[in-house]
Amino acid sequence: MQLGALRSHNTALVLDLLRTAGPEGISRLELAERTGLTPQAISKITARLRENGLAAEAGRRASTGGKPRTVLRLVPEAGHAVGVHLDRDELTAVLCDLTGGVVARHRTPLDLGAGAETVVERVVGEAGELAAGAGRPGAVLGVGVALPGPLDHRRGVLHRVTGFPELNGFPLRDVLARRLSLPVVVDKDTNAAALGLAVGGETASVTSFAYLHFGAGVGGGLVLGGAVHRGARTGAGEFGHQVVQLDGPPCECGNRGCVEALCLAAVARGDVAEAARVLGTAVGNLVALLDVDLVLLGGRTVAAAPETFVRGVAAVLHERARRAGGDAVPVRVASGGEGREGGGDGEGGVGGAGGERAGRGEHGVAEGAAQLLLAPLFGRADG
Amino acid sequence: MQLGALRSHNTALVLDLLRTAGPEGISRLELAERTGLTPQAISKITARLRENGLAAEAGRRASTGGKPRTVLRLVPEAGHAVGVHLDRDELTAVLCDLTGGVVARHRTPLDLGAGAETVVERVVGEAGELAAGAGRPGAVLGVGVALPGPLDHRRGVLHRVTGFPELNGFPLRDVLARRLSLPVVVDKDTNAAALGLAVGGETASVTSFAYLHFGAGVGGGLVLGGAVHRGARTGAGEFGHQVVQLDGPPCECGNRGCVEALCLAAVARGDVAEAARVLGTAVGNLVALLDVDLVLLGGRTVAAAPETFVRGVAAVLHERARRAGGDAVPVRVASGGEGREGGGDGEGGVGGAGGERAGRGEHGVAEGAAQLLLAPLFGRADG
DNA sequence: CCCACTTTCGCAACGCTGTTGCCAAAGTGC
DNA sequence: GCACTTTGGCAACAGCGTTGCGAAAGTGGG
Repeated sequence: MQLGALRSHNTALVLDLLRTAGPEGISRLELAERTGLTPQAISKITARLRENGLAAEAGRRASTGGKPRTVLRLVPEAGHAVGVHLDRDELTAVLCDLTGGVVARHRTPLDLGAGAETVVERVVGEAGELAAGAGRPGAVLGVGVALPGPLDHRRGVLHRVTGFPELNGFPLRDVLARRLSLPVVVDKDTNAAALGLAVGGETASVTSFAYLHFGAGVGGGLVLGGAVHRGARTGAGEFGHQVVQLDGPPCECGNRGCVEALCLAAVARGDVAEAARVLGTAVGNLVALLDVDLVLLGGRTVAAAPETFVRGVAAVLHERARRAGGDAVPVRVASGGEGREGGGDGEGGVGGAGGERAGRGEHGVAEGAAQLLLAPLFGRADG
Repeated sequence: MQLGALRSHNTALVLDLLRTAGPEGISRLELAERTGLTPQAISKITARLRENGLAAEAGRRASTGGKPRTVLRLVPEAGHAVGVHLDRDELTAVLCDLTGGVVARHRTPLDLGAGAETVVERVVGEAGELAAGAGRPGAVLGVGVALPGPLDHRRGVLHRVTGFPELNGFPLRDVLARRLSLPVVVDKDTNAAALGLAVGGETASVTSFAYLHFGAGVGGGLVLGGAVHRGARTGAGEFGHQVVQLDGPPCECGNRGCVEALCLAAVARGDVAEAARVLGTAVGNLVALLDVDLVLLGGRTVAAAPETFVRGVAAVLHERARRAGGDAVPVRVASGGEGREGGGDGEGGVGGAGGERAGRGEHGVAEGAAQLLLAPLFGRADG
């Protein structure tokens, strides 16, 4: 590691604390305490940030007997990122500011099966339009794209978008980057959702958690040590096809007794409590294996009966924890990141409103996709 | 991060490369390439290491037309660590040098249920004796202790040593540290085994893997991103009680359908192939969830029929990978770290020989325990 | 054998990092 | 109004890796 890397590391540390502090801001001395750096170093770093327009002074605190502390805050408009969520039948694009707040949102129907060229054309159109609305062109850091199915996050190549084999092997990242002349990052939708939750306020005091999605299928995203765990081949988080019943009923994937198959079957016959119990068993396995701090549930099937799922999963975890003599890991519904919505509703709200998203149980996948570009600024690059 | 942290980071990087290179050594320029630092920086760092006696010149390579490269190597005797493995009925203690090579080994029967004070007394005796044999007293970095059952790695407090509730809550680390006047680290036995494998040659090109142990019970240790993943409460790696059969036969832990219960039952009725298949199913879940690079199997039940287990587990993984259209993760038997045994067999070989260990399927837990002290030197601290 | 050439590696000067010492600024409280 | 406390910037500093340059130690052609 070189000297310059140290500088950007510490700058990222400070930026992350500024982001976490939100609009109320944070004082220099508190930054010093939290980072372990001296107040002088913080002064230098924040002076650079203020020169670049990334930070600004925001009033002062009450005095405690001496000169009152000056409060610093992140300037949200100093940078933007576009996030695109490609779902099977829909495209959602958002423009986020530095804090992750949504400045503009657009949603349109899309047939993912219409072929790579059509999809690219649509993404280029939507992302380009949003990026153009971000003021200065240089202020857009890049475009994050989240879509279902296994893919290679590092190379940005699609592998097996579930149900759309014609997209296999398509180098989405490079094609989009060339067309948009912007940095592009692609990732699985569940990873993007998990990343969005990781930088959201909901997981503030938590360093590792699992986000489990139950919508049309069952999937998951893992955050370990503050960063999304993608594994060697970006294949981590395949939660839906965890086998919890040896030689159980066959699943579409070819295995038998997968969580997804069992849960879908239970829901189909109206037994939501049983679906929650099965899900809870798989979640219990995950918690035992990884010892995460928190479990977040999402997806529209969960959203249809949130209490049932939270209670059912928590019951399994509590029972296991009770026998093991420890405390159970908390289970919550992922709130979808609302409440941090930035201003500018009238500016670009072409498509649906935020409320509708929660109704579908899509917990800010597009916002999480934008975080693929924003998170590295705050030292949240993956391991 | 301060400036001094940068220095120790880069020093650790260099030390790790020196360790990996083994007795053949590595040249300064190669160190520069592998670390990304300039040759000058490497010269400075290695000069410090040579002053401290940690590194030494070890001949030179053939010339390629100019001055031949000087080869540097780690000086194994520059530091030692004691590793202690507390098993249910046996205590194994080793003295390891900087490279992890075993300098002395001692094994004696021990009743873990004899109470905390007795156990402490025995560990103090064995570890103290080995530490005294390491030449200069200051050359011993500390003592690592590995034992079964959940515990708090950070505080060094035992939680629920399986089968020995009288040890619950005992602050083993602090008590031992005071008695030995040495730094002490405690960890789960499976974590120690995984750490030992992580620094061994077997996983050289691999950044994340799972070690799964099938002995008297089933357990596991995870290495993600080169460091042992312990989770928030050091509870990660609980592999034995992954449920793979909903409402299956009851397990001692109180759950139903645990891997351990199913595998033990299969072995008891002589159906080792079925045990391997069940284990493979759970391993398949783990691989899907974490996308590790490698699966290593160990433990004396595996050692009794290694081919059957490797083939059985690999078959499940291959079948899943085939349907998913990817390559299967390789499965191997953990070799137990033999072959890196340092010299000095006659010096301290009071107890059993190394070969016996492999026969029991205990893959260097004591050596891994010693690595709890050694690994941080090489930048392998956990996240 | 000698000399040109290549490659390695250390010394010295440098730019940049965070740190330390000191002082001005800006409050509180008697 | 003055002593005191606390904040935060300026200047000098030690230490990091980098750059420039030259000595050391080989190879290979004449």
